[in-house]
Amino acid sequence: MAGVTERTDQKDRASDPETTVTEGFERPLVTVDVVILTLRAGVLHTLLMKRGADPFQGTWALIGGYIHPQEDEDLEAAARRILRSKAGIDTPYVEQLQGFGDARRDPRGWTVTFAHVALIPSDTLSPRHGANAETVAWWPVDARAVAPPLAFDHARILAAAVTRVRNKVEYTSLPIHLLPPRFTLTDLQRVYEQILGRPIEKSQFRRRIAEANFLETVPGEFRQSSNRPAQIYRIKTGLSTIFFDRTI
Amino acid sequence: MAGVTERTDQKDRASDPETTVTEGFERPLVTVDVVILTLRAGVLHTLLMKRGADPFQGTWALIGGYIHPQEDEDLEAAARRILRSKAGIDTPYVEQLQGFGDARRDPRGWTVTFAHVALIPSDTLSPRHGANAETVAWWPVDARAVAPPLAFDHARILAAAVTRVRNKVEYTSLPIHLLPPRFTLTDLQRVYEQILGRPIEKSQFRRRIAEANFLETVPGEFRQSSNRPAQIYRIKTGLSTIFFDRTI
DNA sequence: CTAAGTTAGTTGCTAAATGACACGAAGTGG
DNA sequence: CCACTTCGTGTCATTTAGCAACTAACTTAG
Repeated sequence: MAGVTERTDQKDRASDPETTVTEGFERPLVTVDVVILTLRAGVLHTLLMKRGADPFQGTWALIGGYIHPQEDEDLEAAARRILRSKAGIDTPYVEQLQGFGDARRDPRGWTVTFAHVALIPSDTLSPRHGANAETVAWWPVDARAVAPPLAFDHARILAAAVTRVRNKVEYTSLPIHLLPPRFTLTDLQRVYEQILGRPIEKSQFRRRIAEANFLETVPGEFRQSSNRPAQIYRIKTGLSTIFFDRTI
Repeated sequence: MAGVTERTDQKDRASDPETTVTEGFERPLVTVDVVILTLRAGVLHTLLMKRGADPFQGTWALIGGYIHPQEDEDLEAAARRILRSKAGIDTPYVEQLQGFGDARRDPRGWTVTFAHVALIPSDTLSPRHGANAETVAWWPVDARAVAPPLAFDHARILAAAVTRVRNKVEYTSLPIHLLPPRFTLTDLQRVYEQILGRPIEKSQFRRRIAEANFLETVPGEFRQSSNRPAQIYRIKTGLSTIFFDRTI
């Protein structure tokens, strides 16, 4: 069934990775795309950009760009730079999703992209009604689908990003990246519920969060409203996303 | 803090993804690497190849190659072709791990690679002692480390692959890909234990597997030995990797 | 032919974890 | 000061994990 080939022949040698410059094969076009997700009024939204040039001119697409070998340290740095220059978003949570590459996603030929997911705090981005209101906009991501048809295979990438986030929310503290630095436990629970699309028992939720031990109270600070004030929490310094032992 | 930029300026436009051909930026070199994992005598092993040319001539490296735009449908197809041509391994379990790319991993400059993980059944590959015994070999992956120093950032990729597999084994049926098509429940339990590095309670393990409902008995077939024969199982047709509700 | 040894597979029990729910606490507004 | 709302915790039935014992089915030694 499986076995090791006898020898790498001449053709194989020529196409050895990182051995010689490719011979007879064009280098695929490499891009970096970022799926930006946030919660707006309790619904997951993504930031899309209307393409200004062919292919897919006038079609909505993910925020993306090329690697700048002179500027970019690595792939994540490239994603962060693109995020900053194209969407004006600075240093949020960015993680690589996966690569997508084939012959058909771009009419110009074989291309590859490194898809990333960026999470930004709820409602910190106000929708723009200025010069670029018509080229950059938030779109709701309801039941694993967005309203507009997307360029390239971006619908597939977006779906993969949302699936990744939904799965990861089940067993990590990922939602903290969708909240401002200080929040209440009820705020956090709402985010979990909104992304997972199902209610979570309050006492169980609080038990899990307490066990995970990644939050601390801000002593003496409470969210005031027309009822019992809620304790304000923040993430313990030095901690990032926490993995729970079990599902939330 | 976060906001949408006013407009994409001239420079941004020039570097718009998939809009125009890159101007002033070289295309990074694109490769596909595969971390091949199997169990040999109860220990996780990976298949490495000694590099025949610079850079890193004579150093052990992952199996990898270039994308062939004419032949390869997509990234996974490229990984499968490389697997076949370089290691003689056909259609096993292949999944993309993630992309790695920066300016320092290859002395020739900015390169990117799409790292994949391939799992192949235990002990179906006999170690070769033929012509290429010295250029292709199995290496044990013990405590998140392999014996030889690896070329490029392959040590990091290998570590990421092993971490991914270890994590995924906790809550999926991934180990079935490390077994032949027919196996006993004890075989399967052994694989889980060997990869996770801890014992699992027999009765609990069998309960979980039964609940997950992805195996079926092969009626009348038993593994014969010098004691009570064990029922042979196979994966139900049409099912691939199953996700459990809880950890194993 | 039988007893000992080994692995397969199931069952039972106890302690801990989980899920559903209720109740007291702490504020506001009429 | 009473009704109302949300915060936060406590209670308890049910489920699950961890452990161990037990039966089943076979081989081999004597």
